[in-house]
Amino acid sequence: MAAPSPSYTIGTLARAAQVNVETIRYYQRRGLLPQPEAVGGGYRTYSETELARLRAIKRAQHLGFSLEEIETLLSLNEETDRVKARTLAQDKVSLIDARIAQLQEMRNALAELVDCCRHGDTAAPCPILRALSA
Amino acid sequence: MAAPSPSYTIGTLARAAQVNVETIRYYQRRGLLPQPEAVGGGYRTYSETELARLRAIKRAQHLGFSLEEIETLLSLNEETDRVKARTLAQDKVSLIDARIAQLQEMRNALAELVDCCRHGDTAAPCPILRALSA
DNA sequence: GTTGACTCCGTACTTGAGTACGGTGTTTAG
DNA sequence: CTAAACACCGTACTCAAGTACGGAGTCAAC
Repeated sequence: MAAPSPSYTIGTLARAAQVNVETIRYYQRRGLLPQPEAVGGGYRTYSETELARLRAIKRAQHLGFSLEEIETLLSLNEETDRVKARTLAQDKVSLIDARIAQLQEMRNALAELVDCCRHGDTAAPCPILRALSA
Repeated sequence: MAAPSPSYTIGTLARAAQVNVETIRYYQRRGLLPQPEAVGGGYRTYSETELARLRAIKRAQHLGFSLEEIETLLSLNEETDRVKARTLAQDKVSLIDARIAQLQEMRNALAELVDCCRHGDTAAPCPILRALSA
């Protein structure tokens, strides 16, 4: 058998995911994270499932997605309308592709800047501005 | 000679950059955009320089940078301490590289999802969650 | 030469994403 | 068995990034 997945209280879950307890509650209020049924004394318990989701949310956020976007992203799977899900996913793919391309330009601009500095090339026009004015 | 660059009022500048007039003022207050001297009747005039900067800000923002980050990014050029500028730029480069890598994973996850949908593969675990739990 | 569109500036409101607070009930370690 | 630490819930506060508003002055077209 697999090791029994540990069960978390909201506090241990928060620590495991490196977020604030209040953040979890906030996500639950927003419907972004499920709120398990409370058992016994009214405390709720969480599993790896919630932890994974919480971590995914944080990652996606760092990638520049809003909670609203993340919600649709994470719900793509549950989407029963396969056609709709596919369209949405495809849209996101091209959006992300564009974002990647721009980040790459920016990256190169910065790398160039690093180079300029190394060579003491003072008078060059701002490569960052240039990269961002594509 | 080059065509004389047109000069903008705050309103035309705003329209050209597709932002709100108030946003421009806000950026000026934050010191993110220069506030040209007012001439004549107290109106300020803007040039392509400001337009370019404004557009760059918007782009960088869409790439997930905060105004504060953008401020340091755009000021890297003016930075006279070459060593400091280089370090900062290098840090940003690795940060951006990481971001690109994650976006790529996400992109692939989504593409995979599109594929699953096409093949009617319903029971697979969420590839998006998987991508984001790296 | 006045009217409508626009500028300036200060202050106030809004939205997204949390954070903090306070009262009450629960669990657990000593 | 009790004190400290924690959970629950509702409400309120904060911070970033705008947006809106209102009064006063300016410009441009008719």
